[in-house]
Amino acid sequence: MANNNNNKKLVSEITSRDTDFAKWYTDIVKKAELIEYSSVKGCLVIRPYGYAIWENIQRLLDRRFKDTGHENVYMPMFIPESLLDKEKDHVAGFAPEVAWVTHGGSEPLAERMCVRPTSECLFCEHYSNVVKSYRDLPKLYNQWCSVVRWEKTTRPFLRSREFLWQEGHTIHATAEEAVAETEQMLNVYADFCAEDLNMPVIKGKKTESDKFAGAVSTYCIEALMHDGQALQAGTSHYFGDGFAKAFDITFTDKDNTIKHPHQTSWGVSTRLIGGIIMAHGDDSGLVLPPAVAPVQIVIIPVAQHKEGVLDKANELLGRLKTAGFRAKLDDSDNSAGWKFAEYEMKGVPLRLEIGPKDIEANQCVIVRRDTREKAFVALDSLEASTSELLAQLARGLFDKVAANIESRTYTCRTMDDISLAISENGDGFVKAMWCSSEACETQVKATTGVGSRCIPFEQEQISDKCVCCGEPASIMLYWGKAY
RNA sequence: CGGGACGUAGCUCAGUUUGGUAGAGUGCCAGUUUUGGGAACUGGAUGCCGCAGGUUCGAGUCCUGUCGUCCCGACCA
Repeated sequence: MANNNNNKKLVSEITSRDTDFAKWYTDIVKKAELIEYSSVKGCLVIRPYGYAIWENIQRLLDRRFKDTGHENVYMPMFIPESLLDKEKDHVAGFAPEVAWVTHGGSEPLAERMCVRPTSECLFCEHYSNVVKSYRDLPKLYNQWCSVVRWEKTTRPFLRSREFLWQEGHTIHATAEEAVAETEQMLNVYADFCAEDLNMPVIKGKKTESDKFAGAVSTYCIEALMHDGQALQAGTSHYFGDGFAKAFDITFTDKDNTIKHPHQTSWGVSTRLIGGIIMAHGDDSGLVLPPAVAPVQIVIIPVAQHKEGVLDKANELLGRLKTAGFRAKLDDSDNSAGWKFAEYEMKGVPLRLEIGPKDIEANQCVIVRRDTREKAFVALDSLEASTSELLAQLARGLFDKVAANIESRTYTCRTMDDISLAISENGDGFVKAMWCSSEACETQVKATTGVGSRCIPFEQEQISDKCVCCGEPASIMLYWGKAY
């Protein structure tokens, strides 16, 4: 049932993944028509095929947000300087990378405004107006928008100056409730990555030095790319009542005392698309998880000029669409081979070939993008087979990423262990004990090149000494190079 | 923000050393033959040589500036 033969590179325009991973990445985003550069550094045109992936991400995440009780809102894109200045840690963290608006038309503004780098200030201002009583709590809001951060070095999807994201902002009567929200949303992200992006992630907490500006604690999900570098795929922050105090948000509780509420925020961005590319892609191009692929199955008619082939192809297209698949028929006059390569480049999970011989046999050929396995599928069971193959492919992608994490996670007890593991096996996650001092965090990065990624929720007692200073340590940290 | 490379047709690039009519491959368009892994032939169209100054009789080529892209570091979703 399955044959195949080649893993050879069929698309000569793409740099080989193992030759130059960075170049491979930028080739993919261009050749698969995800983006085009614009004339402003770090601001990209997201093309229809790239945007369709984002729309699928939005749709699936938005469903999960609604299912956990959240509502969508929209905040202004400008923040007056005085508003940004209210929470001192927050402004200190973001001030170096905000873009400022100083004029309206030709008139200088009385107060300059920044283009939002994130919207905590705006949500806080709003909450201070609408939260009065415990009866007004909680508020579980989310916003889909773009934000601007004036990054120095930019890369498509991974780090751009304007990027699309969602930011959830919630406000609660108690700390316990806010902490539970922070953890819940981290789990929503991790589940989404695993189930819909087929990309397992590590859940954990950022170190003090690495947490969000203004947060009490920052949780994160860390994904591992094919080349062994980590990607922060999402964050969820617990703010305590720090913002509430800075922005004077208060409510009267059941006991008739005035209190400060507790807040959270959480976000994922179009960076996830970069994660999909680097976690699943190969030398022939993108490999898209079925849940977010704009086209899940492409029909390639073979010998389409022959009587009955296009009619049959259209019939199959109709059946697949009716069954709820995102299907496409390419009846252009490009050669079949050209189409094979084109849709592999674009990462379409399944390719259905239908030609005169197949019609004769009342079957078609379905080829998986990830393994290139060919299956001869009886037309009578097309829908069921397609469904099963998509599920198998999704599992296959997940298992492959999980195996990559497994083989690239190194347990280390000394600094030499770390350097050795990386030089022998390549980049990856390093698991090592840490004494909680920022000095050691800095030292490890300076000597070995791996920075702290997160304190994973799943702890292991590798040893009782800090990998760096040798002092007693009870925390195991994940370290790695990051995008 | 430091170090390096680069910007010429839709794409990949040659031409820059030594200034002198703008090039190739591929793609695109038309037609014919093809069609189970990026087809063949014939004909055709396509350029503010990134942008702005300067030097020169003359600039893709030399000089200055600027914008953008990539790589390596430092900082960040």
